[in-house]
Amino acid sequence: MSRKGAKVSIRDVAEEAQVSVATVSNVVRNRKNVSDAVRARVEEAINRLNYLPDRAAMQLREGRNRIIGVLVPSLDNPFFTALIACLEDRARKDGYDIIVASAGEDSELASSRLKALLSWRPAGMIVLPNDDLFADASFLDAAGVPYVVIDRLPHSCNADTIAVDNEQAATEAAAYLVGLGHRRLLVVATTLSLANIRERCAGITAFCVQAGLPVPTVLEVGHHAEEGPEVLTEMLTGSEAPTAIIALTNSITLGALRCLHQSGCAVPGDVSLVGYDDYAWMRATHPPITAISQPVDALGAQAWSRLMHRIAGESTAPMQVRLSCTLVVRGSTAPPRTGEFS
Amino acid sequence: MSRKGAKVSIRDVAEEAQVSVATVSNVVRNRKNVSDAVRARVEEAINRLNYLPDRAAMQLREGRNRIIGVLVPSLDNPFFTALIACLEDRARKDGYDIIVASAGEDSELASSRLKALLSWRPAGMIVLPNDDLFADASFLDAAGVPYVVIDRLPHSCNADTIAVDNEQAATEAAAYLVGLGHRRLLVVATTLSLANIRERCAGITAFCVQAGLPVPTVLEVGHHAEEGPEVLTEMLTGSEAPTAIIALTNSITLGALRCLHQSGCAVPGDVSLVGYDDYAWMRATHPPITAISQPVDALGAQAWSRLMHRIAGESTAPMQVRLSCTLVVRGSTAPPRTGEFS
DNA sequence: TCTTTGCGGTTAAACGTTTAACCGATTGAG
DNA sequence: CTCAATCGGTTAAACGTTTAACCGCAAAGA
Repeated sequence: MSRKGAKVSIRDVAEEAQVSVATVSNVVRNRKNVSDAVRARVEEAINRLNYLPDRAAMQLREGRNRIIGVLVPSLDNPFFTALIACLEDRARKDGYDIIVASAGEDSELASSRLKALLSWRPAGMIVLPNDDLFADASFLDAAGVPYVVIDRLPHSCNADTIAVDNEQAATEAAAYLVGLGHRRLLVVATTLSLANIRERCAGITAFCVQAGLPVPTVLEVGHHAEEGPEVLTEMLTGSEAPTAIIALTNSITLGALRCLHQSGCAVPGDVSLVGYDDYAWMRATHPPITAISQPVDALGAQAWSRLMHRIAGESTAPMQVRLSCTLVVRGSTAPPRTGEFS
Repeated sequence: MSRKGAKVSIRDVAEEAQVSVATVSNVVRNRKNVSDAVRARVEEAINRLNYLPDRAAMQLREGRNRIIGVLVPSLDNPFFTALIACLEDRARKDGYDIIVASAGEDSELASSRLKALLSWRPAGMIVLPNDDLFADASFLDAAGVPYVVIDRLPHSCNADTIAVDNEQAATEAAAYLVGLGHRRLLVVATTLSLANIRERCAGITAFCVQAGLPVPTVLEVGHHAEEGPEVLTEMLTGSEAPTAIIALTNSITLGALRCLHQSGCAVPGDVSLVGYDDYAWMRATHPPITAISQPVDALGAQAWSRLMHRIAGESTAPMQVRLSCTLVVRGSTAPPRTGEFS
């Protein structure tokens, strides 16, 4: 056992094993033929000293190594953390380490976090921008780091992107509700300044227009709506209360559910609810929540493999991938109570 | 704008600004007096070239720098991710970066992840061991890296620890239920091989014994119980069905709730439920869940500040901190239906 | 006028690796 | 017997920083 606090380097191992540092390096990276006797001596020394190679030194020497930077808006949202869990798993299997930074909703902070990640000289980056501009893309381009953008696609983007087919998903939900007989839909969103949210709205609106129905009201309640926004409660108790709600986000789903209970609306008796994302708790409520399930694992897996290809040197044109969501029907949706077909 | 892919080093900046590398270093770290003219020239060059200092090189030079390694059992559990979110926030404020690794439930993997973290030469580590042995503690000691252990305390530990007062929390929950009139309690746990879970059980058992009640049954259902374990469903429909359930984990709370709904038990009509941890979804269910709320932020904050003190050189004896939980009473608990007092 | 001090900048060593180049000794082919 | 090739190992340079030591020069104190 080495003495406490001693940072042991390859040099110490070399000395202990009576060989040169190059030989130690060769045995740990097994690059050249090393005689069994010497190899044994070196490994012995490594174990005795608890030697661990220094990643910073490796990285410095090799120019760029097996780090992937991951930038997400927040670590409080299960959608993001599920994605990270997926990426971390892939990374480990491919021998990479990921470094995660959360950017919050402040684009100033996002920039600084991005630079912090870049200063690790990562082999690649996976980014979930927190706005549609993603002005920092130019920074990534300039740095020459391969990257792929997930979920929130910038306006103009010449990078690989992996996202969900928001329009399809939302359309499917709307079609299902209308098929049940609902006419007064309410859409609850975080903010329309995000393209993916706009796409979801667009899908619903387009469907309604096509079906000859009035375009549904869209309520913007911001990012912190878990507690159930008052404006939604008011709307539920009004005379023109909707018979069905589509929540466009997991936090909104939570908030909407809360409002429904607070205002005494029965689900699905008085109002049907379709949630976004599909988490364990949605299966545990009573009734369980009908939800638009995003393929989180597939999202992560595709992003990862795309990035690996780029790192390997693939230089084809950027790819824009869209994955489709599935509507999981559960107990929170039913035909509207009275036969009030318009 | 620099040409694509060019990794620009301090040397390039020096050349561009017609100064020595030392001067560039001095201006970015502003250590010595640099004339305004030169400073401007250098900053100009930095911006023109998009220069970012190389962390690996810094780290190598400085021996050990501002990285904290964080090791958690999983990234799928909101308790862990909430903790990470909290730590990341502190880290950013104190100018540190955190590197997160998840160890799974395999202690083999945990070891290898720990070593991977250590090879970054972090200034400190925050560890949530995935078993009570935490055999790798010796490795950390040998490496001389300050560390603090959160939540799952090893059997014998001469390190700083921050945990929750599991016994107090569980006792409080049991007392509350017994106070409501419940006599047949059921405790649902992941596994008794974890000390914190055992402590929770112990609290409940001790209280019941003291109150002259039979010791409650304890059900072990493993870590993946979100879907609602069959054995629990059976127990709920039996003749000796409990009138109240204490779930010792957030995932168990989910699983228990699911079982209750599946077997048609009304909550709290037929059975009362006390959950563990306090997440947004528990406030959105109908009824909202009475829960033992762990002070996640305080846990993270204390761990962080403890670690900072150690890094700063504090060499007092290791501290064992226990934080208390609070029972948040909501709608999922009520007196038992019939007046069946033993 | 001579010495000191401080300012503004440069030089060079060091951090822990990897790896191309090298080298002596043994082996095998011709 | 000679030359080449292979084997098993070493030497030294390089990666991008930081920082102690140094240096020329101008201002100030004696």
